[in-house]
Amino acid sequence: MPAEPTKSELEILQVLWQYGPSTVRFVNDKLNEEKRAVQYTSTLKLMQIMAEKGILKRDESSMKHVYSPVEEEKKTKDFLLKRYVDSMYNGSASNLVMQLLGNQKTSPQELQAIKDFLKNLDQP
Amino acid sequence: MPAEPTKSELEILQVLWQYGPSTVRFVNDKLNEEKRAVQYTSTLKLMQIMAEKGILKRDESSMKHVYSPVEEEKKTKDFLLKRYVDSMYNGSASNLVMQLLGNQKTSPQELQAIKDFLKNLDQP
DNA sequence: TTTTTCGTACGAAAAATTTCCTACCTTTGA
DNA sequence: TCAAAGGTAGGAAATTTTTCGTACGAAAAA
Repeated sequence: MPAEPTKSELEILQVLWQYGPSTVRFVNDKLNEEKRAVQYTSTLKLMQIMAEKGILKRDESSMKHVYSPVEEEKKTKDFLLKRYVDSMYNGSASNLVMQLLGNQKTSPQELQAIKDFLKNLDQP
Repeated sequence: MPAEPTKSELEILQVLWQYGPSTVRFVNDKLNEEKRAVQYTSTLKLMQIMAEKGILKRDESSMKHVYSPVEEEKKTKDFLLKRYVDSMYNGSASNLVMQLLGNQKTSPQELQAIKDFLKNLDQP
């Protein structure tokens, strides 16, 4: 099992999840556009480290290495979410949901989507 | 607004949330019981730092200082959960819920609790 | 061909976080 | 009374995470 990602590593994973396998240059550009200013070699180094750790794999056949996550998005997110629920809500999914929806801030569309989803859970 | 807690700081907050205002000794014992081995002075130092940062306040009237969170549990958890949803699920609560319940691992009781909660949202 | 641009590798520095050593004070109990 | 136990403070060390400078090779452009 690969090591758990740090904060910065998670940002990189998110770019790869959203756009698919990418070069360092591409990821770095997206980070700078969407998140924050960061030097090219910083991103490079981080992605190299992630590859060493087994979080990313890379295709070196071309000069521009192409990186992609080793684990699929769903699996990693499952893992992280489980840890989050365990540590913050004693492992209770319903506690998290109540906190999440307890604020007025959830839109009716979101709520409806959740209800529909629950119905489908019963009659698949 | 207080700074956002680090991982270790979160562990300490969780003890304080669960047991209420506590001394360093008490928190340290709980950490060792429930989480991991950690030296007394490490916990002390961390809680001192958290007090400096404004995450904790402390009552120094007795020799054994008593620490408690500055913000209430709900507010902090709301804040952290929002950040989690924003960064991991593009701000979509329903996406998170689907991921959360998409696994078979949620018990029927949990599911029922969530459904009941949703009903009450409509007719309060 | 020569220069400029763009890529990786590597190491070190910087920053953030965590841990613990030492000093010293107060309280407790022998 | 005085040693032992338990408390805080503070600084420094250790670790983890993040950032970047430099070197150097390949590709592209002039």
